[in-house]
Amino acid sequence: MTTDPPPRRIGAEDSKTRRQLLDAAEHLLLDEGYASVTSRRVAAQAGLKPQLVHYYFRTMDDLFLGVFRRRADANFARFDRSVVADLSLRDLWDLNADPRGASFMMEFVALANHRKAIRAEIAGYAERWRATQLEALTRALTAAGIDADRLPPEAALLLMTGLAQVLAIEQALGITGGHDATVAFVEQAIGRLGAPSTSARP
Amino acid sequence: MTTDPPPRRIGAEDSKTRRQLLDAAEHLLLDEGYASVTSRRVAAQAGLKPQLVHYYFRTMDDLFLGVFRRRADANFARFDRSVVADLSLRDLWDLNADPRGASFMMEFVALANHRKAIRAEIAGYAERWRATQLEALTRALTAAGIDADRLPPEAALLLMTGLAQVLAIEQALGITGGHDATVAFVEQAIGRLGAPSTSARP
DNA sequence: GTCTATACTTCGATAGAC
DNA sequence: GTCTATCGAAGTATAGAC
Repeated sequence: MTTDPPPRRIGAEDSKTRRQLLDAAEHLLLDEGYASVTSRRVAAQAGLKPQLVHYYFRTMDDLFLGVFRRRADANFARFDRSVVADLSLRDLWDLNADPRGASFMMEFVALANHRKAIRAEIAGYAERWRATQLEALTRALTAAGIDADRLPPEAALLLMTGLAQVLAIEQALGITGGHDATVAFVEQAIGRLGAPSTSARP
Repeated sequence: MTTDPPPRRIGAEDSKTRRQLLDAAEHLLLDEGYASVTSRRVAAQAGLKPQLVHYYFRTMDDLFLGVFRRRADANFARFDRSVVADLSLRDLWDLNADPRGASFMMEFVALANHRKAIRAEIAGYAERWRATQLEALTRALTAAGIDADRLPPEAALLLMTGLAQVLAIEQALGITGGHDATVAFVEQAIGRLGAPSTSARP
């Protein structure tokens, strides 16, 4: 039960080449979709030989996981720096509204559809991310005087996440009808909630 | 400039075998992602020989387009039957809340990321679908006494679409935290708007 | 309408030299 | 740490017999 991976040489975690491969893979993923992330194409993008991919990553799954974890860690780091510090509702929205982030996540969700190891990783991350955001959002809504009965934080978070995602997807497809009006609507709503000085009108 | 497709025999549009192949491809797509939709796997799923795929569909792109168009047509047909008839806000939500539909669309958007012909088809469909829904939703909101300044129909539609999508995605990942509360919130909001008898309180 | 046979391409992964 | 060389598997697509 402990003989699954026939041992093989593997590259160092902090190698510069390894980082280049991760960069190339991430670029390809966002630009042409996960199906284009092959060892040969990643190497070509990085200006390296295909075999180096397998030297630094035992399998392609490992490469995908490497790309995902790097970005997930960066995301949490960014969150820790901004939102937790001052509880800004707008920071929370900006964090979600980044179209690159939404595209990135979408690509991995599609990948997770048929790769067990990746699905587990993504599900775990998604739950931690959800919980982290929910905590911050709950505090922000409470501070703004929004009753949880009127707008449950869970609903607000899912609405925000979904909206950011659909905007990113449509933008990638070249569809932008109604986007400006919607973003303006959200910004306005945030502005209203962020400054609840005007007699707390819900 | 008119010699691109070297002519080859192609199967009839109304063939039963063709329909079986479409069914198999759609099933695979939803179940394991677009990367699993290969001529061999589709044929195996349908209990047929791989070469039949190429007899009915000149390329794999043609197969994908066949799957997409069949579903898109069915979607419009369903819309014509229900929503336009009685303008029900709930029907509109139900139409979007079907997780199968959202997963289907997501898979194709990911596909569109690196297949030009498919991207064009999807973008065209998405725009028609958006316009159709927007028209119905605008009427429904007006009828419910919701001012467009307070909640722009475009924003409402994008919020609804995004929410349905994120719910479907998370469900596929096995994440369901906050889903029930959010759906209840939406259903309640629809109920409130659907019956604006209570002195039109926005 | 369906089959066999086959050409060609790309991919993942590994062994072993330098 | 990077290279050459290579295997085997899987994919798309076509030709031609039945």
